[in-house]
Amino acid sequence: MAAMPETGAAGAASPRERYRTQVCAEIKERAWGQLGTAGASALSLNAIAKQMGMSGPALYRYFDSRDALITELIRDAYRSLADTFHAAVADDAHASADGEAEAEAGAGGEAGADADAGRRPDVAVLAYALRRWALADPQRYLLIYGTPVPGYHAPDEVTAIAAEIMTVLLDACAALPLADRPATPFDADLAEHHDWAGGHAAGTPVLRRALAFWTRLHGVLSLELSGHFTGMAFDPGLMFAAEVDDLLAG
Amino acid sequence: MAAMPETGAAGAASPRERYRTQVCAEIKERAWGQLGTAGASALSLNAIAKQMGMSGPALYRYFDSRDALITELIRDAYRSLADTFHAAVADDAHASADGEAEAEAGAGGEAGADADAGRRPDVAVLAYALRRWALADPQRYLLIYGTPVPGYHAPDEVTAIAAEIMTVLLDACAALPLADRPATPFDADLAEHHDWAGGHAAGTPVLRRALAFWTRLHGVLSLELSGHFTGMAFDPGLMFAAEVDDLLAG
DNA sequence: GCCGTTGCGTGATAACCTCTCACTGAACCT
DNA sequence: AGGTTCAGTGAGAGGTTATCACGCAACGGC
Repeated sequence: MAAMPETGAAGAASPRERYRTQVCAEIKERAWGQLGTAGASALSLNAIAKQMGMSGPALYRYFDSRDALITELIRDAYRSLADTFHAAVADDAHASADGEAEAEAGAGGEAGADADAGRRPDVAVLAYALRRWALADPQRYLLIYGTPVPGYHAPDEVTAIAAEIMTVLLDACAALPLADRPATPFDADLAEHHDWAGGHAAGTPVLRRALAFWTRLHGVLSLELSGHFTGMAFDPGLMFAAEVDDLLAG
Repeated sequence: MAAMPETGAAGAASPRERYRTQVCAEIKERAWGQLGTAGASALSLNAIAKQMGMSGPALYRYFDSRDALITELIRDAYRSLADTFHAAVADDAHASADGEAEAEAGAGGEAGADADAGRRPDVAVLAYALRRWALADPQRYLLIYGTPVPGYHAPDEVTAIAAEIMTVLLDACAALPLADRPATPFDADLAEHHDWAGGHAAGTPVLRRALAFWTRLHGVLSLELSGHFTGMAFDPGLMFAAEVDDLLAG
């Protein structure tokens, strides 16, 4: 039950399948609504069904369980972030090519290999894209980077998207001019355990930089989104920007 | 209902009050147990009551509601962290005084004002104390720094303890030799909005440093505790140490 | 020592929630 | 046209928070 019929993407689907996917989408849409206003723990299948004018158990035709729905929301959130990252670097490369009248037909490929030092680096583009994405829907960010249920293990499909996101970040970090900083014990440890970087041909400085980007930006964003800065009147956006600049310089 | 009878600390209490506080403590203890294994959203008053051999509604003699219990757990967690911070800097000052045979009777006061450059700075002591405290009970850390319920507003008592923690951190940062870094727009913004620092006589560099400590260490700790580093085989402790060193140098 | 007050614990109850089951009815395909 | 598939319903089990009225034991003043 509740398994999507194997229709490729949005091809020629039977009206029944189109109906099903539409109902699925509406359920998820209302779920996002509840998530944004009441948090993940307060997501109620019954309330969604009532909103849609259906009875409670009807939703179990579309999702195996409440956890299955949440898992799919998590997957969609990861997918959305990955797409945002891809689009950010692609748009950046395109805008840069436009600005310097340097038309390049191939849409794929090595966007970070050029050594144009005057342009804003991809990591900065990614950083601000991340912040925009997070502020657009705080609960969506917190759904994937917030407190997990202790026993929860993300399915492989989700970890694959997470790895994809990390790859984009690694590419962007690899395009940065590497500042030689003293090797720390952490660098040594990182040199031994870099298998997780999916065969990415990045040195440990690049790995370390990508991890620093991740943790530092998450630190600022997470505290901001969780409301821990309320009461302190400073602008979190400026703090984020300062952290990005520091990351680029260091 | 469910208001503690006004007995000062642990003074001469009537047997009834002693019983009450003991039951309260047992409830919270079992609540922490559930919290550690199932997360905050799965905390069940009914299950706690059953564990204690009582009926469900009996717990409402001690806590107004489930949210009231969680709020008190949050308060206790903040209190525990604040005490840990106080103890960390006190122990550090004491150990240092011991090591150099520099006995000082006064236990309070200005522990960070000495210009002993060779000693490990208080901020580093605080950082590692924080990590030890977080790893000892990850859910306790995530309870106060993790995903909040969207509408939740912490009571004044809790924000007061949070401010107390921030004061300890500010004191430790003020004791650091200040590295003059270029003033960013964030520094300017911080200079205008520093009221939150509770009348702390700290310049904006100190404020910025304290905030950087907070956000960066939280970034590493939060992702580690949430399990986002599983699959990557590096040692999060070394990463934390590298971040601390970077903070001290930068 | 007795008695009134206070407070703890219980069972019943209401209103939610997730989730299962048997069943109806309509749409779809052959 | 007829059989199959699937959406949706109502009933129901078992869980939760939370309120209520009630019994009962302990405590304190007289």
